[in-house]
Formats: sequence, structure tokens, C-alpha cells
Amino acid sequence: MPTTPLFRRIDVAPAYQKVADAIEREIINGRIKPGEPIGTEQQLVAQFGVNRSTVREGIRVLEEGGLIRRDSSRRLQACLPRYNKLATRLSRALILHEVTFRELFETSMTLEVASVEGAVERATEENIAELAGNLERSAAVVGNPAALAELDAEFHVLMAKASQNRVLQLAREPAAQLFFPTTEMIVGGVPEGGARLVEAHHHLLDAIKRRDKEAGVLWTRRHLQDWRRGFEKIASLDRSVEHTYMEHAYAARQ
Amino acid sequence: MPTTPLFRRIDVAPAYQKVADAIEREIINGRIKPGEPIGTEQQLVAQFGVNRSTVREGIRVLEEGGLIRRDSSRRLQACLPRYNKLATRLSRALILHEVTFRELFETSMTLEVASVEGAVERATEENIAELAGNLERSAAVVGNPAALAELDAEFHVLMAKASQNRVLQLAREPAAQLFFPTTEMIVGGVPEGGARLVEAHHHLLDAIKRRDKEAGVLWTRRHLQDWRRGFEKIASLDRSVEHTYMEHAYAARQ
DNA sequence: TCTTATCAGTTTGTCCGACAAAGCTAGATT
DNA sequence: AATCTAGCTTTGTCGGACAAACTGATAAGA
Repeated sequence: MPTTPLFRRIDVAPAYQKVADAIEREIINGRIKPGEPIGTEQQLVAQFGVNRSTVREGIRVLEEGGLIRRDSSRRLQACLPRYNKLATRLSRALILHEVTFRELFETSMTLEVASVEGAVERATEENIAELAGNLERSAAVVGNPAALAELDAEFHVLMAKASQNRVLQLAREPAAQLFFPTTEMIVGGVPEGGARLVEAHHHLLDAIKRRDKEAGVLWTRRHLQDWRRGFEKIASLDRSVEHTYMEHAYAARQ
Repeated sequence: MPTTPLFRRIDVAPAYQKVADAIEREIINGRIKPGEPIGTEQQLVAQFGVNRSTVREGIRVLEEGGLIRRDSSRRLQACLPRYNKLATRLSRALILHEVTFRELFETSMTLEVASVEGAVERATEENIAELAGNLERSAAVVGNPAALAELDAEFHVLMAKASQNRVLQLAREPAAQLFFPTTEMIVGGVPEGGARLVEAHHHLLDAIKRRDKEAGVLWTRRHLQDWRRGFEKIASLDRSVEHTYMEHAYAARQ
């Protein structure tokens, strides 16, 4: 057993990884700002002194990580990782981990309550207008479960946005992505489901307007409990999201 | 303007993307289970009928997405996306979006409270033993801010684990990754900071053992408020995480 | 017999060179 | 001036190549 390390650990990361890391560093440090060009593949080849195939592998890594993207003409540029893309990846991970709807429900309850609390405190006029617009459109399609489900998801996104807390916005997204696709089944399967949903949204918006936190929390709870009751009519909370989707509408996921 | 679409949209996704999608589909569908081999690059070349460079670009995409990895001998195999890796990516996104510590703090408060509530309700003997082990080690390094900060982060991870809610575990991770690196600065900068931290953990563990939700929530709040007071001595809650790290310890990020 | 050394075959990481398709640019044309 | 066109650039893909690392099996040594 050697006692005194004479040499430091040799860096054996493959070249494509080093390329990716090098570019990532520049972006994270802010030396390359979102929207700014990274350069062509040929330029990167010249700068890093590696083959174009190697550069391209590095580019794929960053692209998938959301740090760079290609603009309309396919040139590389740095970009702000979109919550949505990352959240999609997380949602997938949750599915693979076979989480249950109970876990999803519990966490969503926590996050949506936090979301509405933030919205009550800090929603701007613009936020309120957006929510009102959504509510109006929702009321118009109360009999159409698919359209209503989509607007419901949007309503909650807008609420998170109104909380002015981007960390919260991000944190709620993965769960929401798995949670809300079920809304369609539920609204469609419960008589008056659509009307109840719109009513809840109405009260939520009202609470935000009146800056009434208690009412906001109350209606969020009711809204989600409604979801839960509806869900339990068609499936068990304790089965995995994966299996439940398999049996219901998951095939429609494009 | 054509009125009747004669043809459907042609799929023009690049080949490497199709390769990635095809493999991803098999994994998500469960036809390839985590741990199972994907095959060698040569085999994939044969199956997809594309060049090895193309296959390799597709592999990079999946690797970065956490869906496949290479085992000890660098062979490809499907895997369960690790929360940690995904969370790291999200943390990075949060930094780039220049979120503030106020957003981080608020959301962490919500999630840590939910975490302790879950732990109080559902922690197993094993969870409690792990927490106790952590607490013991923490008490031993109360004067060493770096070591203590690391154990603090671990304590909260263990608590989330004890909640038995994987969605929550995942949701709290990105914020925690940004939140906890500051602990070291704070514990080091506040007299008795280490002792207070260990005391809070002690009460938290005690609350979980006694299944006392109220105490758990109370001490979580105190614990985080302590962090906040300490933080405000060295920086402003309303500056971005990015800038704050820049000025303090971010350079040490490897 | 059990261990060690050797050696051929795979597999990955990297490189080189090449080409078609799509975008861009700038000069030529109307 | 607006449009068109031809040439250049860039990306996506391909084929082939080679060194290093790893595998597995066989031969040599204790």
C-alpha cells in the first residue's frame, strides 16, 4: 500500500468529454452569453485540435444537456436551458423509477399550495390577466375534456409563474407533467367534472385578486382533492405511474 | 394555399436522433430493462444500417440523458437515470437563469418542510438509523465547517429518503444542490453555527422518532431561518446565485 | 494443480478524407 | 432596386483506419 502519492491522478476523460466540458465552462462562467454563437464545427476542430467527429460527439452532449442549440440555420449558439425540456427528462426518470400516483399527488399538493401562496403574495396585473384569459377560455370548453385538461395544465403553470419564483416553477414541472395528463380521463369520467374544475379555478383567481392566501390554499386543496377522488374511481393511487399510463392513455404520448 | 393535405409531414430528423429515439423507446417501454446490455457499437451499426459515427452521436445523446451508461468494461447498458445527475443539470439551469437566493430559500423551505412531514409519518427503523449515524458523525466534526456542511447536506437527503416519496426526493434536489454549498460559509462565519446546526438536526431526528410532526416542522423552520440569518450576514438574498457564488466559493467547484 | 504470462480477437476512442444537401453570400441580371 | 444564380460554407453522413484497453483462452511456470 503506497503511503505517499508521488503522482497525481491522471486525467483520462475522453476527448469529446473534454470538448464538452470546455465549452460548458465558458457558458457557465458567462464568457459566452446565451444567444451568442459558439462557432462552426470547423472552428472548434481548429481550436481544440481534435477531429470533427470528436467535436460532434461533444456537441451532442451539450445539446442534450440544453446548454447549446442550433439556430434556424443550424449554427451553434449558447442558450438558456429550457425548464420544459429538462422537466421532460425528469418526468421520464420518474416513470422509470416506477413512482406511484400517491407520491406524485402528495408532492404536487405541496408544490401547488406553495405556488398559490406565492401567487397571492406577488401576482402582477399581467399575471392576473393571463389567468383570467385562461379561465375565460376554460369556461368556453367546459364540455370538452381534452381541451379543458390542456387549459388546466396551463392555468397551473401560469399560477407558478405568478408566484415569481423560478425555482418553484422548475420544481413543480416534472411532477405536473405526469400529473396533468390524467386530468382528461378524470374530467371526462366524472359528471360535472369540468364545471367543478372551472369553479375551482375561478375561486383561485378570485383569491389571488383579493390577496386572500387562506382562500387560495383552501381551493387548491379542494381542487386537488377533486382530482384525487376522480382518479381513485379509475385507478389506484398506489400503482406506478408507468403501469397506469400503460393501461390508459399513455400510448397517446406521441 | 393548398386546402387538402395530400401528404403527411415528412420526418426529417437527423439519423443520430432517430437512433437515440429508437433506443430510448425500447428502454422507456421496458423492452430493455435497466442493467441489460444494449449491444456493441458494431451491432448497433448493423441493426440501424448507419455509420458508426452516427451511432456514436446517438449514444452520446442517451448517455447525457442518463438513459444508458457504460459499465466497467465500457459496454453499453440501459440504466435508471440517477436523480443526482439530472438534478445537477437542473441546478446549472437555475444558475444560468440567475435565480436569487430568496427564490431558493422559499422553495427549499417548502420542500424541506414537506420532507420532514413525510419522514415523521413514514420513516423506517433503517431510515432513523441512517439519520442517527449521520448525526453522530456530525457531532464529531462540529468545529470543521467543510465536513459539517457535507454531512448537513447528507442529513437532508436522508430525511427526504425517509419520507418515502421519490418525487419529493427528486423535486428538492436541484434547489438543495445550490442551497447547501453555502452552508460551509455560513457555519464558518457564525459563532456557534456548527453547534446550532447539530442541535437542530438532533431535534429533527428526535421529532421523527417520536412521530411528532409539529416539532419536526418547527425545527425545520428554525434550522432554515438560522441558515437565512447567517446568509444575510455575508450576502444579499436578492442577488443571483450565480453572482454570489462567483464572489465566494464558486471557483472551488472543481 | 494453481498461478502467471502470453497472445489473438473485440471494442472503444480517435482520426482522416470524402460527399450530398441545405444555407449563405455576393456578383450578375432584369 | 429587386431578383436570380452560381459558388462557397456548413452540417449530416459515410467508409475506412489504427492505437489502446479489455476479453478470453491457451501456454508456461511454481
